[in-house]
Amino acid sequence: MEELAESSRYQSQKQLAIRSAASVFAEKGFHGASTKDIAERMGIKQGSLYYYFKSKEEALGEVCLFGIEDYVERMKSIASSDQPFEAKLMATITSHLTSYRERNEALKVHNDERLYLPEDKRAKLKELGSRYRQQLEKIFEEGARTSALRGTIDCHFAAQAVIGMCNGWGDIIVREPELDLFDLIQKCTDLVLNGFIERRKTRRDGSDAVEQQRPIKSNKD
Amino acid sequence: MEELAESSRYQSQKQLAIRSAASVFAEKGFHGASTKDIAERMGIKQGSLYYYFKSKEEALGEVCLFGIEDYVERMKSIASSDQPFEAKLMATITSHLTSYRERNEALKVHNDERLYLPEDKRAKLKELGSRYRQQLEKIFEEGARTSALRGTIDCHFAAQAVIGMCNGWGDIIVREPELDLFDLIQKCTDLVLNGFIERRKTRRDGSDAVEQQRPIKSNKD
DNA sequence: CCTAGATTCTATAGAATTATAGAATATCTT
DNA sequence: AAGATATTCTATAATTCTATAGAATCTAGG
Repeated sequence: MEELAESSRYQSQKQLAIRSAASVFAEKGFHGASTKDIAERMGIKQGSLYYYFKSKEEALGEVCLFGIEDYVERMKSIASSDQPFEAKLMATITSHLTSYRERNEALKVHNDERLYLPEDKRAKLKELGSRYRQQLEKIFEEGARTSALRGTIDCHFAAQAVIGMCNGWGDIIVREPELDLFDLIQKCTDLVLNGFIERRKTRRDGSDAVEQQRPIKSNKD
Repeated sequence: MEELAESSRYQSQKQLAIRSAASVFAEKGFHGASTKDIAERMGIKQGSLYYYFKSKEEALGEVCLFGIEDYVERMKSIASSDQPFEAKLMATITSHLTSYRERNEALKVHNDERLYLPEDKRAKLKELGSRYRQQLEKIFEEGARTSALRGTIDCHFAAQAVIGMCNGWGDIIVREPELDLFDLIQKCTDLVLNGFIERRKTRRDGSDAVEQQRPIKSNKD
């Protein structure tokens, strides 16, 4: 018998339960997914799922939390690093976009389904999301002071726009697994920094590492 | 008796049914919404809804179509107008963002719920969506030839990025009805054209109509 | 091996939902 | 105002789904 529920079978099964729920919620949506679907994906029977979650709603809550917490964590370390603005921006975009590919369908579930949670369960998520955005805003503020960013920039707008663009690409990334993430990251960063209009000259430091544009392959809609 | 189902009560009730379904689907999602919810919102009883829709799924199909067709229509007229590139881009963003406020929750439903339709019902929507993106790509291509756009631009990327950014703001617009759309449109256009990095000088024509940045008010997350 | 606790299973109550059929009512033309 | 057609209602069959209870099985320690 385990003294504490430290690292028993329970822990690994719980992880599996969360991942299975994430996968099913991502595919069918919260209301479209049944507890039977989730249980089947993890290889147990429907009723047994309630050993790990008090309710289907609680499962959604845990999936959303799992989806966003790691994401916020990474953002914190980017924001507090001492890279220059351009690098922080690219690191943010990289982190955001790779989250969609690598780790978890849970981030997608957080984005699409969290509003089906009751207010009180959503509070924690809201705070984490705000914290993420605020960190990104600070990066922009710092960039406006110390870097070549326009001084007049609206940092709230900037952060929200970057997040929105990344989430938009996130949907596409999930649907098109062959998409070249590295190329996409370059282009997104370039767009946010320089826009699509031709610059007169290259900038102060000769580094135009973030300059090229070549077509992304794309077959699907 | 009506010879043709031209403009009887049926037509207006059908419109109401579609709008009610759009509203409920937008709020609760396709699977979270019941036919009872929809019927109640339009002021009839659950069973009566089937006079207008063969099934709940058909209702979703019609909502999605309603949501996107007008949107594509507007894009076509923008693309074929003879404005310069900058104006076309701004018109596109204006059309996209105002769609979220004005006309219909149906566009949101199209974005979020269309994948719950079976393949065959989704085909038409897919085609309309592709057409929209292609029109936008053409605008960028033309801009790259005739305007100050970079010649190396990846137009597919550009179109997808603009659409993604607008959809991201769309979610926020729906949640925050007090948000200043005009200001937002200016800033989005400006971002896509110029990016956030300071330009050396203003561009060829002295018009810097698309230049200012002031904070958007925002209270909610 | 035997027992306690942990994990999973079976079975089911109870609620909700979609879609249909046929009755009832409203509306329009003449 | 009558009759025909259009629209809405009531009632319900059939299904599905969540959550719970208690039995069964597995795992470890002694």
